[in-house]
Amino acid sequence: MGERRRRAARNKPFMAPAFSDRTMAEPKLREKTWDPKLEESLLGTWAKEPELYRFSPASGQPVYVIDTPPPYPSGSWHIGAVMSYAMIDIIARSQRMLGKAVLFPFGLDRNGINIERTVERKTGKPLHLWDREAFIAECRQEIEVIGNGLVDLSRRIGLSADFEHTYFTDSDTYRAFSQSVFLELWPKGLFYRGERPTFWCPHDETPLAEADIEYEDRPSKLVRMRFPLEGGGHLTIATTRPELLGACRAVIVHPDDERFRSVQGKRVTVPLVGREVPVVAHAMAKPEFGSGAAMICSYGDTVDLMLFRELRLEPVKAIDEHGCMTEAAGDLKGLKVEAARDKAIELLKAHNALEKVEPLQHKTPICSRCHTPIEFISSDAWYLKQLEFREELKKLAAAMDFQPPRHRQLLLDWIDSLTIDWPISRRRYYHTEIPLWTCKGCGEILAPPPGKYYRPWKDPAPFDACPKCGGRDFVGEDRVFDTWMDSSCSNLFVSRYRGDPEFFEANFPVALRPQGRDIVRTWLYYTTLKSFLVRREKPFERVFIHGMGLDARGRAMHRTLGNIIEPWPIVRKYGADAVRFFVASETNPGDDYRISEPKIGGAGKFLTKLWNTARFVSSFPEPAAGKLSPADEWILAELNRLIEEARGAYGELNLFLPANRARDFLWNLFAPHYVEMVKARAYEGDAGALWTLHRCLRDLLRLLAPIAPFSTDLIWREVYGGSVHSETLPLPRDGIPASRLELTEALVAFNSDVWKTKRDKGMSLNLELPGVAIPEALTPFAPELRRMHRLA
RNA sequence: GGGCCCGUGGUCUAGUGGUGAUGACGCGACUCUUACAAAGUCGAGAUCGUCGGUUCGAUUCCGACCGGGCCCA
Repeated sequence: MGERRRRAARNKPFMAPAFSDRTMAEPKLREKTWDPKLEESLLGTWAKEPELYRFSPASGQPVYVIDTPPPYPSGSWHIGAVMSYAMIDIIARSQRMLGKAVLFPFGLDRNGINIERTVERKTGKPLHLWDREAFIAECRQEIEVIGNGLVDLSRRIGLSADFEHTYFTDSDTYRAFSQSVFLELWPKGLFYRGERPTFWCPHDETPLAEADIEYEDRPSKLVRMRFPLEGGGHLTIATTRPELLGACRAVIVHPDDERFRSVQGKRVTVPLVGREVPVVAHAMAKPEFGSGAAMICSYGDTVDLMLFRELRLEPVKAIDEHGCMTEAAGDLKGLKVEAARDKAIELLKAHNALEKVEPLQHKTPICSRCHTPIEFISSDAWYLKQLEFREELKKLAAAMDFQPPRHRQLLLDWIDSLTIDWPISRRRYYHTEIPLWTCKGCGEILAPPPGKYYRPWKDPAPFDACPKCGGRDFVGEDRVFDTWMDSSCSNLFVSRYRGDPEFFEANFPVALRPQGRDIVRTWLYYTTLKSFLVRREKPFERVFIHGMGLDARGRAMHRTLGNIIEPWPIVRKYGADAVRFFVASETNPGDDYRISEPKIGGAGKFLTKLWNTARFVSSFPEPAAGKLSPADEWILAELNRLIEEARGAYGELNLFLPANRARDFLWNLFAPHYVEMVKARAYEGDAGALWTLHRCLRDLLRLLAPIAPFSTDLIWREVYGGSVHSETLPLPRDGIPASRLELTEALVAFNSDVWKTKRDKGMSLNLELPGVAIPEALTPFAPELRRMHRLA
């Protein structure tokens, strides 16, 4: 470094201005403001220096593996997602600068319903009408384009990830890996197949897991119907699902509800259907809802499911896999659910069984992928056992270190709320295939050995004969995995499970999982489950949960709300560093943040400030050492404090603190107070002042390098040579008396006083001001203060 | 119904058991002072959600309530 420094000094020799007795060189930074366009040329420089971020641990260097969320390409990238990757990159860079060998992989999660739906929409042809092979080819073509756009943006915002080894979850390699993990677990009896009530998306025609369901308030109709009562009269029942009358097997009322005391145990006749069903007293009935009496239909909602089990009722399948009414629905047969609902109301009216229809806002369960209201239908699916492991999973959750700690609760709550095992099979195409075959002879399910990528719907069976019956004909499983089956292997994949045992054993549990709050119940949960099943271990040492990027009013960004902010224009206008500094400085770890364009602009102003401060410092040579004045010691003491706090914060994955403390240091102490105080000495070439100016700049650049990698590196290259990204974070300097910190407040107040006095007198700042006494406490700074303010 | 988070100048935000409460954006005035006018300086602007309690003293601790957000049922 010393050599580099001397060379830099030679390149830019001192230039003594003709009219001044002061020595001053021209600044090494030419531009007067930070220009985001400079970022683009720097990207070219970085591309030529791949070793900057390459993962190549020195011997004895601690390895830090990050399980980067592989983004899910779906059209244009959400700016909130862009910002969360910026946060992850800040973590990766700061850990690197803390001396770790950081494995920061990058992948794209390209499997799944999203891309299938894109193709369906573009072609107007639903998946189940396609030839499977052709559909897959179409998806692959489509995903390629979307995925590339996403990688471009990732690079543009300065991600220091390992783009040389970008992985795709739809590659043969990854799918083979995912299948291998499944096949390893297969002999343990963790999977089973069953026909049972399942959450079902009638649009995507596939079963869903609990994690795939969201709830949304939707307008609905509360229909009051008259059920003729045994022995005369009738009972009024309220429901939002009149189309399910055919599946009604009981009516419930609350045991304490006086209105229905007399009808408990009697029978009523279901209108339109004519079936007699019992009136049962049950605490699940809500007296205040509707009429207080509710019908229980097989597969209406979770309450229905529970009661069917409890009351041992015989289920009726009223809705099929396509979302159409079955035989059991009588005249409604063949209609889609919505149409059937309207028809049922008409029929009830015609049969004089309709009392009233009123509008209602109803929390409707919907498919998280396509937002279609889900149904409960009986369907055949593969399941992975999870309920029986809940206690152990909670122990693993407790063993992981969460940042922020309170977000651990999200995972614990989710584990507690599970009610069914994980349905892992989907009736879709662009997914990882379930690698199983069935023997035609005896029905035995056969699993091939792990290792290869299997496509049972098209590949020949990898068996000669059935080990059970000797049969030679097999049927390949045509279903695929829930995409979370793939995603939940990511930590195993990046830590090279099955590929590099030595590396894996050394680096599992994986050091860090960074992810959003919104996918705790899916990605984090499923990964925890998988790692438990595979290794009986926690998946991560540490989990970083970031909040969501909201719009300026605090609402989530949705296309329907029209509050989407496109990332590219923002990055082009303000630059990646401004976006990154904004996201780091905006909120504490784990909190949601509002994305505001003026504030991103404000972050850009800070970068300009940094740039100009550096520009000033860069006009002076950097001496090897110098005698420090009390003012130098003061700013170095402040710098020490900053370094200590920032290092500690980075270590805890807190980006907010370094960003804000560094800004505060630069903007409110270093530039207005220290720089102004030592300008005169600097122009005279005072070694102590020059050394301190450069020390502060170097350390500030290093502290900010993870957050603003472009501007800091550009400055570093111009002023010091080499890249700031091959530096480590600074350490506090020994021998600086911390007692100097006690002077900060008085110094700031005094300077402000003088500026105000000059202002009040209408004086230019460079005029002499007589008669000002320097406070006792600030005596050590007296010479510098006198020259700074020209106190006579 | 349960859980979690939040409520500080126009907007966003920091922070603390103790006389004058951070900063950013915005606003006003002045200043081109040789790093920076995409700047600098100064300034206006806050009953620190409401009501109780603990305390010599609370914006900071506790409780209730009101309001906002998220998750789950």
